[in-house]
Amino acid sequence: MNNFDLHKPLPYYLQFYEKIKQMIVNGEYEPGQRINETQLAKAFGVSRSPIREAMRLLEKDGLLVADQKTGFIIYSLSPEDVEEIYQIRTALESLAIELCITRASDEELLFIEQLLDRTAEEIKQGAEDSRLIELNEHFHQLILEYSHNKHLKKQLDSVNVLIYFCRVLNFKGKGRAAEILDEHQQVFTFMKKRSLKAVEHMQQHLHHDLVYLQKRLNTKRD
Amino acid sequence: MNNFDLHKPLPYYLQFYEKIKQMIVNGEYEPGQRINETQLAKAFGVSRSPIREAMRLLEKDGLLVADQKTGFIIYSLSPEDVEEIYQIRTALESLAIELCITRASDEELLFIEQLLDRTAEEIKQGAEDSRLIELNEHFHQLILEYSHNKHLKKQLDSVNVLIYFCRVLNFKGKGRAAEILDEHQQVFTFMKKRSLKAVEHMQQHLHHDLVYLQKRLNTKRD
DNA sequence: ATAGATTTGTACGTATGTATA
DNA sequence: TTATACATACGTACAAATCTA
Repeated sequence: MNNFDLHKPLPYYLQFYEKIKQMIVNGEYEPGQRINETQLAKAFGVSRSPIREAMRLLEKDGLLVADQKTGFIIYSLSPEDVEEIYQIRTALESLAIELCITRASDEELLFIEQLLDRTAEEIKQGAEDSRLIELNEHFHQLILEYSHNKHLKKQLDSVNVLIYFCRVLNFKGKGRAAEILDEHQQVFTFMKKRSLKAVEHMQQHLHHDLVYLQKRLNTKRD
Repeated sequence: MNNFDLHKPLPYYLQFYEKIKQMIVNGEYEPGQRINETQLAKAFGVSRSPIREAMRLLEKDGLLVADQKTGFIIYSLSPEDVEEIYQIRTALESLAIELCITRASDEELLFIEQLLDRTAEEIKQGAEDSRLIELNEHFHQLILEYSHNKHLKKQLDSVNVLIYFCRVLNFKGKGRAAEILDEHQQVFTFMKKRSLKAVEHMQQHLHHDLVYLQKRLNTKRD
């Protein structure tokens, strides 16, 4: 007996849930576009059953929105939505960092510091946009993880799905990757001292994100 | 042509989603108990398809939890979960009330005041537990609605589902219905003045809820 | 407005994997 | 452990609703 094949493959409905989610956040569908389960099932070479179940989950995420009659359309992010979502994100990330400050072990804080160092290094070496998105994302994820509140993680993840569209904008072209790293480092300075000032700095950081996003959303519209 | 029958009935999968959700939060299943789609389908006299889709939604809500192998069990609320969830709830309700203070119209505030008056009246007349739960819930819902952030409403609703179990405990037996009304009235005093002190009072109110719940959860365990 | 073509909602059948004796 | 029963994942079929010509 060998050690391979240790876990069974995920069921189709979960695989397609992830797959379609990626397609949506990566902009492979036009926002507002209608989505067709029959067509998707054919495209993936499976029956409609697992596709339907995946679509139910995507609707819960808010990535699919019920059409007037029946069926779904792709979520379309309005400027008001961005603002609303950032208000929520700020509230939850504030909680996360507050909990993290009191609960994270010294070792966990060290992991965060190492991540920031690595990010600085990779920026210097001209890493790709997608890689920077990943590293930036990871900073927030670590804080979340070290807040040791599983439910908070779940909630924030579900908010973050909707702003992933935005996350991409934040890095496209010149982006503000260097600025973001700088802000993350500032936040961490206070985390290291376990000072609540980290919360304020995180809030400012997220506010900068929001302002930047709104600017880009407006220019895109022209 | 008449005005009746204006909306078509919901599809089964949505009807059963609501139905099963109610059954779970009302304690008709034992937490941790395994749930069987074949059995449910038979009990409701439908095929497994709509039941399956309903169950996916319930899993997203967190009311059903994936079993090790396959299938679902009913979510079981641990004391740690209660604390985690209340932390999130407090963060989101704080945001809600902060937004409400700046955005709600005078008329909207009046609606809240009327709700509190009505609640006081019904308590005096010895209303039922279920009715008091409803009125209490409605206070929080109005604040949420008048915060004018649709996404926040969605998020908080999804948190609240998990603590609805608790909500019931809050009123069973003697409960603290009168105390809750009192705290709501205090919160509202500051809302009326559009003072941020309302936020603090809401936080205290939720903390009292939490402490009370934990006490009841512990005594129940004996 | 009607007829035909899509598309969704639901029933049902089958295969595979899991529990149970 | 093996064999049986059972539950779930997925496919297929059909009916009802919706769209389109």
